[in-house]
Amino acid sequence: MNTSAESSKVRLESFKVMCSSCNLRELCLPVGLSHEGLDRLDSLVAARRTVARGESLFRAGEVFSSLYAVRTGFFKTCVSSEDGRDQVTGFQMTGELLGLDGIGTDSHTCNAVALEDSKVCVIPFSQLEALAHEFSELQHQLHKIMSREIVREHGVMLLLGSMRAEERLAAFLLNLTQRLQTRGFSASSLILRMTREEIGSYLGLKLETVSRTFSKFQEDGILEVKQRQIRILDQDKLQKLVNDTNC
Amino acid sequence: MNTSAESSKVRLESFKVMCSSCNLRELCLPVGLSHEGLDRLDSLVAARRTVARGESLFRAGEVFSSLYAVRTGFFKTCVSSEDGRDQVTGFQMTGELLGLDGIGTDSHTCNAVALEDSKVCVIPFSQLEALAHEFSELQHQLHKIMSREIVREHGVMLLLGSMRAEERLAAFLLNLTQRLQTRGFSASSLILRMTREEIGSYLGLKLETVSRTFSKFQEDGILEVKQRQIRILDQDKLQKLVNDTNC
DNA sequence: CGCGAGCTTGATGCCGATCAATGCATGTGG
DNA sequence: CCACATGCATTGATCGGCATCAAGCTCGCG
Repeated sequence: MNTSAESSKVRLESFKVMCSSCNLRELCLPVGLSHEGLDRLDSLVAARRTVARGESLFRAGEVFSSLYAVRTGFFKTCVSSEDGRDQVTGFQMTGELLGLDGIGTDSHTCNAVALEDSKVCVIPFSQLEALAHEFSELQHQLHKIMSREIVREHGVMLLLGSMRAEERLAAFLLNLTQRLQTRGFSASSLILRMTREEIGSYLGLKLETVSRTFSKFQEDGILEVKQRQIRILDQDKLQKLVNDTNC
Repeated sequence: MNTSAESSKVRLESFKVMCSSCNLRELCLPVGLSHEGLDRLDSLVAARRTVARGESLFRAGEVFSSLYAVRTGFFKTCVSSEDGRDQVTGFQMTGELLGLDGIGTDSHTCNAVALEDSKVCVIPFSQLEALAHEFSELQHQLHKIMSREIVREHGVMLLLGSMRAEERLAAFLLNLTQRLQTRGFSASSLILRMTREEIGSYLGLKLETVSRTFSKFQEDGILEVKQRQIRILDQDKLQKLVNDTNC
């Protein structure tokens, strides 16, 4: 167990990886950027940071100064209400940006927690804006990323507002595998990095309901579930659960 | 009832209002912009558009080319799943931007419908990006607006994921009045522009539940409800409903 | 005036929450 | 190496909040 004192130590390093040679550059901020732009982005993203499993990358209330691109590992973001309830608002994997929530008020509004040992690229935001000023492709890519985040959240609102438990879990699994597939992983087999409770929080369900729904999917021959190891046996049925009017 | 043929007629006009003299400029895109920048923005926002109650400003699937700033009136945005369920994702009032969802894929992903006769300023996005390129305050303001939209949606996710009906409606009313107050309206009295069903869709509830909850608030002396006329009698109780751990 | 869209209110039922016990994997210290 | 603690997952029993179904009601409008 990490004490909170320990977890507040920030480890900065330069496990030197250039954007220009990063295998995530087609997913991440550099999309569409010229060679020169890439070099400039490289010099801007000087620092990398290691975040151990369970530690926070940033917390609600902290001053916002940088965006973070996930280099390796897996994160969750969550917001909490005054009375202590909290809601997982997203899971982020390699190539995805963290910290967009902080731009509006210059302070973070959610917590970003590593679900496994992770590394992120630190992108000082004011410098990024300055660079985007010079390279319109970078500016446009940033806008696209923010817009897609808004659209993703619309999808989550639809899910939370009108889907039933099975549909929610099916949509969640399909989303996860689709993103994993983009990154070159199997479309049918995955290891969950998060607990049932975290899945439940994201989907607006209790952990017991998540567990029961996994079991049901297993009985129905849709999934094979061994703790956090998931194998999708019937992708079509899963897809139909999301699409069909119901039942 | 408007036929869809009729509603597809786009009425462009120039009910000439300059950003520089617009009473919404402290809420809208021009925040922080220099005098020169304002003039440039003015020349960019050449067109205004009138949208009658019930008509769409844009629909999911349409090509994205512009953002829209609400000049007068009131809108809802909604997404729909393949099977026809739809989810209201937001209500927009004067000074707020519509269309941010379209940036990511160059096509709109939701429908924007006027809930009363409305006028919007049309902001061609590629030109806006070009101008933002010159005026960093404009760029920054756009980033802030998008970031705040992301944060707003986090709040909705918290609401949909973990609040009960009364809390949801209380949070909704407080949010509405707070935004109305920013625009110089009363903090305690408002007219709803949307139906119970639209409120329900936004809050993940059925219209009957919304109606019952309004009635309960009235019994409890928190509200006076006359159809769509709402008067808040006890702001504190409403606030406590949102904050308290529950019950 | 009478129609219809939107709203209210009641009766009933179901999905998922809650409470509770057990199982299972991992890790730790005797 | 085993005994035990701990965190997470599964499963069962029961409960409750909201959905659903079903009447009426209200008010604006042709």
